[in-house]
Amino acid sequence: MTEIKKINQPAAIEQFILYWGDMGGQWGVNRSVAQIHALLYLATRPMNAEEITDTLGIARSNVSNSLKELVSWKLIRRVPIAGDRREHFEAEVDIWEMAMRIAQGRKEREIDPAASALKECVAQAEADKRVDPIALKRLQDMQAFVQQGGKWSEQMLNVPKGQLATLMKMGDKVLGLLKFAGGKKPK
Amino acid sequence: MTEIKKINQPAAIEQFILYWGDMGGQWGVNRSVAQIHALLYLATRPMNAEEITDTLGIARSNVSNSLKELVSWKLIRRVPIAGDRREHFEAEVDIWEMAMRIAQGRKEREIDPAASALKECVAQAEADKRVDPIALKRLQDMQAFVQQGGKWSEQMLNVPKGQLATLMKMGDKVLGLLKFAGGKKPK
DNA sequence: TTTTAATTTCTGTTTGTACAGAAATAACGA
DNA sequence: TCGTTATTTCTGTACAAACAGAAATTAAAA
Repeated sequence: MTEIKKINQPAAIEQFILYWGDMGGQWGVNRSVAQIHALLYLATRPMNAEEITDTLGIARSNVSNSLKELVSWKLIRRVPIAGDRREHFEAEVDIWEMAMRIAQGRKEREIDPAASALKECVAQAEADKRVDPIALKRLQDMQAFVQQGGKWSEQMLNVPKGQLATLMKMGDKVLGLLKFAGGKKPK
Repeated sequence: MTEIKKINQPAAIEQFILYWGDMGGQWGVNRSVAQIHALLYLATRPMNAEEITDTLGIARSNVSNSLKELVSWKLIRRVPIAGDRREHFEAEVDIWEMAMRIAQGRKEREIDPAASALKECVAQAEADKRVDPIALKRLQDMQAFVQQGGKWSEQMLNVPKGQLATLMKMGDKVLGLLKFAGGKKPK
C-alpha cells in the first residue's frame, strides 16, 4: 500500500483513499485512477488537477490521464468554476448511480467483447468437423450463457435505481413471490 | 495474445483457449490458470499435468501451480484413473455451477475484505471530529451499500441454480410481477 | 532399501504496466 | 502578438507479476 505524500488528511479519509486505490485493480482501473476517485467522492467541493496532485502526491501527468479515464467512466464530471480558468472536477455521489455506471462500463469493456469473441469461436467450431461434438456443445452452452447474461444486465441497467434497491433488499424472497404471482400458493 | 506451442488442436478450440486465457485477468486469475481451465472445460476426458504441459506449451511447474489454484476455486477436480499413478483433472462443465463458483470465489476474495475494511474506515471516521459530516455520510452510504450487496449475493448463491436461470430469463418482467404480488394490478 | 516417476518448491529472468518528469501543445490574458 | 498558465503527450525508469528451468521433495514400485 503506497502512502500519500503531501497534504494532511484525517486518518480515516487517507485510509479510505489508500484502500480504494488498491481495490481499483479489481474493478479494472489502476491505483491512481481509483485513488483520485476516492478523493473526489469524499471531497465536499470540486477540485482541480493541481490540488489533486498536491493532495495525493502523484505526478501531474498521471492525474491528467486518470481524470480523463474517470470522465470516460462517467464517475466524475467537469464543473466550471466562475473566475477560474482551471478545470474542476466532482464525483458522482449517488452510490446507486455510481454502481450502475461501473456495471455499465464493465459490461461494455468486458462482457460485450467476450460475447462476440465467443460467437465467432462457436461459428468456427460448428464448421470444423474435427471438433468433438461434446466440446462443441460446451462452447455453445457457454455462448448462450454469456449472451443471456448480457441481455439480463442490459435490462437491469435500464431499471430505475430505486426499484433495483428494493429488489435487492427483498433478496431471495423474490423467488417466493414469483411462485405466488405465477399462480402457485405462497409458503 | 501468446500462441500455443506444442500440440495441434482444431483452430476454434485453440482460439477459445487463447481468448479465455486473456480474459482471465479480468476475473482475477492469470493467463496460465485461465488457459488450463479452458482446455479442461473442452476436454472430453480427464487430463494429467504432463498432457496439459505438452498441449499448451507452458512450463510444468506453472501447470502444477495453476492446477492447484483451479482446484481451490472448485472449477476443476482431481479424478483418479485406474492403473495410473499420475493425477488427472477434469473441469466442472455445468455452466451455472461454474458461474456460481466464480461468483463465490470473488465474493470471498474481494467483496468480503472490502466490506470489513470499509467498516473499519467508517468507525474511525465517526470517532474523528476532523472528518467533515458530508464525507462521513458518504462513507456510511458506501459501507451500507457494500454490506447490502454482500448479503444479497449470499442469498443468491444459495438459491438452486435452476431457479436463478428462470429469474434471469424473466429479466425485468420480475419487477412487473412483484407489483402484482404486492397487491397492485399488473399492466 | 534402492530406484524411478511424479510433483512441488525455489530462484533467476522476462515481460508488461504504472508512473514520474520533461517536452510539447493548447488556451487564455495582456 | 507575445507571454503566461494549464493541460496533454511522450519517453525512460521502476516495480511487480508471470513464467521457465533447475533443484528438492515426496510417493510409489521393484
